Amino acid sequence: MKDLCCVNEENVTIVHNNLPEEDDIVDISEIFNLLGDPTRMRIMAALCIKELCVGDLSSFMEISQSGVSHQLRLLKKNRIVKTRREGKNIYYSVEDDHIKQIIDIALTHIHEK
Amino acid sequence: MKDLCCVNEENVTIVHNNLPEEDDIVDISEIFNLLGDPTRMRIMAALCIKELCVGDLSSFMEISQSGVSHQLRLLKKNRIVKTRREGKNIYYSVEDDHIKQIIDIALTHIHEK
DNA sequence: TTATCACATGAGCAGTTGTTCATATGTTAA
DNA sequence: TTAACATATGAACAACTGCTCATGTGATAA
Repeated sequence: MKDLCCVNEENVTIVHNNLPEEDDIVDISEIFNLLGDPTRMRIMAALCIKELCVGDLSSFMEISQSGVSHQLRLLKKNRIVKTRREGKNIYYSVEDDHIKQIIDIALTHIHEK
Repeated sequence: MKDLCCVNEENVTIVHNNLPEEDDIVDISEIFNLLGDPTRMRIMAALCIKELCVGDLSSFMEISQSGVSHQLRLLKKNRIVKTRREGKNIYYSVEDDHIKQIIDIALTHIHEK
């Protein structure tokens, strides 16, 4: 395929020189990918309110305990959530404020206009 | 399947009553899903620096013009980017500051610690 | 008009992903 | 120890997604 399209060399160079590291781009796209599934976002929205254990989460979501556990594993692996053990239970909560901020801004975005 | 797991009724009720609307959860997960692909994030990172047309974008990404166009279509449909026509070219840019903020915070998040 | 450029779109396919089932691990209490 | 509970994990599969190819659409210039 010939892509002879418009190429503004100057702009392309500017962008190329100021783009974040490729690794960083991949890393943040992974974070967004994790937040980009309705099930996981439901989990995160819940954890933004209160720490919960797996059973709590699966009880008000239409997903098996196993399904919730699988998703929490992904979220934890990428430092989106953290855990705290208390006897037989493991309580999940949001890793830090960045995550909450990101979700808040996104909520603002969809509500405006 | 019996999920007799721990269910802290009180916590579940609190969360249930304070959870965002289901529609909102789905909507913001869609936004994150769009940002959650390396190719689209590369596009967004570029547009955060400067408005660009399709040809510009495909020239420094390892993707065909068609591929870029398909992704831009998705991004525009969900108000992540906006367009401006200038002659035969169509310039794409970031829709608003929310998107830039979200990306910035995510970058901060992965860099810390 | 016609030719060319810039971009959009539909089809098709390979690769990925979210879910459930079955089972394993680890903790607590008897 | 054994039983019961809470969570984790591996396998399997249907559904989804991002890519390319081929083609279509719309704007400009001759």
